[in-house]
Amino acid sequence: MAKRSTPVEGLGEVDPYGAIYALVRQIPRGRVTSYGAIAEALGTRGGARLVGWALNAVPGSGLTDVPAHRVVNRDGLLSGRHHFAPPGMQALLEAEGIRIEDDRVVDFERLFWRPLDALPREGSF
DNA sequence: CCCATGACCACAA
DNA sequence: ATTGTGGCCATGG
Repeated sequence: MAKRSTPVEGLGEVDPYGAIYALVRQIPRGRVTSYGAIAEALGTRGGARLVGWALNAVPGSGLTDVPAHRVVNRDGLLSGRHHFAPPGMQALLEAEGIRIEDDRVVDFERLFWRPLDALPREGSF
């Protein structure tokens, strides 16, 4: 059972981890994003590491809806490839039409998906 | 409680 | 361009 390992008691109703999962879950197929982008979108610019930790806690939590393989570092490198189970992070990305070369996303900037694009924009300006 | 590590990022030299 | 250090938050020893 989920022992609600959400160490955010001080934040009240806000769940950084949940927010991360929510954002990653919104990542369209064939797109990728970076940890820093998510962290920044959540307001935790320096919390990029938390994103990695949150994703690390994805498996085993039933969060299969979280395509962590679409999350790479700011360099488009598959830093978390070592933490993925078979067939592997690269295979998952390639299955979505993303090309990987030398553990790096090809046209990363072009496939880059901005979390801010999914955030509620009430005025856009 | 203090220290070290981690799927990171940004800045300074 | 490359290397080093600091910052950030959480977890484990």
